Amino acid sequence: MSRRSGILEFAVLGLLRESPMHGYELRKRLNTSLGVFRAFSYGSLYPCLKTLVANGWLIEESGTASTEAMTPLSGRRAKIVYRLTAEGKEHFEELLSQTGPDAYEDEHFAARFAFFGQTSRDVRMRVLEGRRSRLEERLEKMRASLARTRERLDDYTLELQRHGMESVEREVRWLNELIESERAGRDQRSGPASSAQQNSTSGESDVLPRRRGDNPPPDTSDDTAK
Amino acid sequence: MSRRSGILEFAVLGLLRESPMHGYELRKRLNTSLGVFRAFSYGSLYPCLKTLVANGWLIEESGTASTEAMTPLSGRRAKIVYRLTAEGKEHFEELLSQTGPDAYEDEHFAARFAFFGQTSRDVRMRVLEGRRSRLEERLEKMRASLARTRERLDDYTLELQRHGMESVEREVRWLNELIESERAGRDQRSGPASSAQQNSTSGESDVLPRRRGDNPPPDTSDDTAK
DNA sequence: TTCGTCATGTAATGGGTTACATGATTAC
DNA sequence: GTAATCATGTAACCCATTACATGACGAA
Repeated sequence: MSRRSGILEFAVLGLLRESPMHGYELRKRLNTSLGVFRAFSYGSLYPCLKTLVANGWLIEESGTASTEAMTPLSGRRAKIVYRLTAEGKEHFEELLSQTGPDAYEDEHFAARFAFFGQTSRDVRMRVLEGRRSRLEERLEKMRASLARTRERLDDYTLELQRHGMESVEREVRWLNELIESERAGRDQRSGPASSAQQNSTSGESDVLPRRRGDNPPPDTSDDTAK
Repeated sequence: MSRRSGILEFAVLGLLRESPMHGYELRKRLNTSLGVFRAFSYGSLYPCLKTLVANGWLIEESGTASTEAMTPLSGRRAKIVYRLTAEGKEHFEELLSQTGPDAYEDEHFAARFAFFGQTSRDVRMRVLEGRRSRLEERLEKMRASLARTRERLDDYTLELQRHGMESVEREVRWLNELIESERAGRDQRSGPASSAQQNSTSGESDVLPRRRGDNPPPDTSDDTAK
């Protein structure tokens, strides 16, 4: 039981929607496509796959030819290919279009964003705007807290604080551009928001809640390319 | 056992170094001073305090007047004031000046940075430079991975990737300014690096690994001010 | 034949959160 | 007298990682 994470589950469904895969490959894709902000290990992936299967969202397909008797208790480790079921697809799309409060939090948002191509512009707009107002809330709290404590903090703490707020502000600007872009075009990229992109640095900022603990991608690099 | 986190332990020692505090107040300070990138709940704080006491780094002092008999098994919940011991101080300074590989990771770095005022410039320089090269490593990996996968990724995933890299680049620029600043002056702030600070946005970027899960500061706001 | 990497899994552990339980003190 | 907030703690859970165990397959 349990082994579900929300993010991981979501990303697995999203990746399998594109094409069936081994757990092994899945993990690599997870750590490149989404690896900007999040990494996963087998210790969480495999158990997660099991529960997804149990829920009927995935089915396991043997990767070995059917002629192989595959005596389950002797050696013969299976190569399992996971494929999204119709229910899984449905579930994923439901998750993707959900715009509850969670959808605007750091990692949830980033994961959703990575699969934006699979939703409608309406949903995209709602998520982007939700994220933006979430960040604005955050900013207000930070500002208030800073105002209250400013004189008691030393220079470095203050600098950290300032820098943190600035990062949030940049993300807000980034969101503004994306929103404008959505408003104007079909896909993002190309439309307006091209305004201040190249000249100095005013254009974009950070999404990425970055990875959890610390580690660099535990990845051994390489992704699918043989 | 276990209930030690590294970050939490470190921050607790650092805050108590300034002045003795209740656990309650400690948590608030934790979530304002360091709250930009990290929040903690009582469920982790109190057990952590216990182990710090067990290690001899803190001592508990009764906050109630000594006349109170304080029968330990009847009601009479203690108000415990934690004070850093000499060993605790020593330990904290040792941790602070440690420049092992961990020191350059997101949250470790941010926590260290928040207490930079308590170290020598030498240590600060080493940590800042270590952090920078850590990020440059990261960038290189991201670039390589992006080059390998670019054409297989859709626009949104790509944008996420791009945006992520940009955030890291910005932090590198920020570090550069801090390093220059250290090189030139006593404290940071004031020295050079004033170059591109106000005019557009070129100056700074993001440190903050931001908070773990998602939640806004679970804080009920307010920090010490009554 | 040995090394790397493909491939799947489990057990122990880590480091946190939430919800709960309890009660004192202050402000209205 | 009652609500908020101060104050301390524990138990149950969550979601991940690490280390381990196992083994196939290809290339040097």
